[in-house]
Amino acid sequence: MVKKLSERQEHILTYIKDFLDEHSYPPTVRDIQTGCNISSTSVVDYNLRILQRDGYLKRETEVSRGIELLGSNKPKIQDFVSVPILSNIAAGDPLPVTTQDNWNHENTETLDLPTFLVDGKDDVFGVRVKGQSMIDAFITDGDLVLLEPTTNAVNGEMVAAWIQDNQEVTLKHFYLENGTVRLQPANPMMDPIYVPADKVSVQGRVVGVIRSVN
Amino acid sequence: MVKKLSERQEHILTYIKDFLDEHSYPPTVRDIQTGCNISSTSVVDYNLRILQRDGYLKRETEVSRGIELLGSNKPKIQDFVSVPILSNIAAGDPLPVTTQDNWNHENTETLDLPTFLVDGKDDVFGVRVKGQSMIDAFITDGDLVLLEPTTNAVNGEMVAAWIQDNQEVTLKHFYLENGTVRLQPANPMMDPIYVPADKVSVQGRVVGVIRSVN
DNA sequence: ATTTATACAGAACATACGTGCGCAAACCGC
DNA sequence: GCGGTTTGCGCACGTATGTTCTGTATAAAT
Repeated sequence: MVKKLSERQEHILTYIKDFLDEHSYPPTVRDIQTGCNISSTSVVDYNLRILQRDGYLKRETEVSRGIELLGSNKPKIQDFVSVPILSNIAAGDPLPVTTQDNWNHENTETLDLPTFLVDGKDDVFGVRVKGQSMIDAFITDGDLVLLEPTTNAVNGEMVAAWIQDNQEVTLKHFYLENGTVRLQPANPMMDPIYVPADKVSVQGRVVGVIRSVN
Repeated sequence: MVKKLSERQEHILTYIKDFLDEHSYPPTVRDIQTGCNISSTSVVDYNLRILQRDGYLKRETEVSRGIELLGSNKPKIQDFVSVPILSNIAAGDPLPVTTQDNWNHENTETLDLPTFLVDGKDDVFGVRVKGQSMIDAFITDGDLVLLEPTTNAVNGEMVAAWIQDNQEVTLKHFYLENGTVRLQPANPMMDPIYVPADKVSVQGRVVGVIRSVN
């Protein structure tokens, strides 16, 4: 039972949406009336009832501006997390240490992400993968890698590790085996890297990857 | 000049915030009155004026519910896009065709994603990668793959392709070469699959990948 | 031809809701 | 104490705003 909306109903719907973008409260019946060139409030009410019946919005009776958009029209007022994005990381540099305290809210580029990507982690930040050195089997050029700052990785976790001798950051699975760190590519075809523990520093734990094609 | 808010003003502010979380419209003066155990509407008005003067909110005079929170209290209204998530895809089934029209707003699981992942694409939907058949070099078990429905892929694009003879959906780069489709794994170690064009149907173009570790 | 459903118009009604006024209690420096 | 400001109270007024009733027009259904 997919009802097609009349032109007027579409108009009303987009009007409400636009109104909510400009103000922070819903429009009144009369706002909609003048905004959509409707000659009577009862017509607005009539169409609002239809929109409500078909699940496009919800109305609170007897309440002024008691309109709530539903479904795809619903404005998402929701918990998401702004994470700083470190860009322009030179290929051979360690990641600059970034925490809540020292990242500049004004100058740093940020991205708002759904909470589920960050849940339970602290100070998550993003790094845009550039060039080949950071690429692993399931991470490729252009990916946005989400990292949780840490210096102590648990064996098996994928981490961003700064390898002093190579002067580079790499993304690998981390294993500390009596004094030596084994950095294991996820790609089984690639050989692991062995580094003395004091020549490698863990900079973050990979908590997510986001790739946008095009 | 940081004015310290009175206990009552704090209470009002948090009440408005909570109210906005539950409803999709701001509270009235009287809502605040009862919600904060205040005995008179004028007291609410008095404190609202102070909160407005100190920049915590904005009021539209003569407008019911004309309250807008500002600053850190401001609810971030972000344009997120709800995409339906197809779960429980049996390993050997084609993806069910899902469009704006036929996906059930009530029953389908959705995920709210930042717009940049979906910009310019239509009817994007997500598929949770399960098992091995869909895995490619840069996509692994558990990833959420974002697809734009299409049946006509451009050479080189990564697509979800239904291979009739194998009865499975696979994610590969698509190349149509005089009557034969070459499905090329991103992993150069893996061999391409050649399929007659009439035995393969493109179901969607990969527009993004999201991986959440843990 | 009659009925039924949809869509709109105009106006009146009822209440939801912001605002203003007078006054009291509490607080504050002197 | 005393004046002043801040904060709170109760109430009433008036507008803002949802609701409803009556009526019309059109098209499809019977």
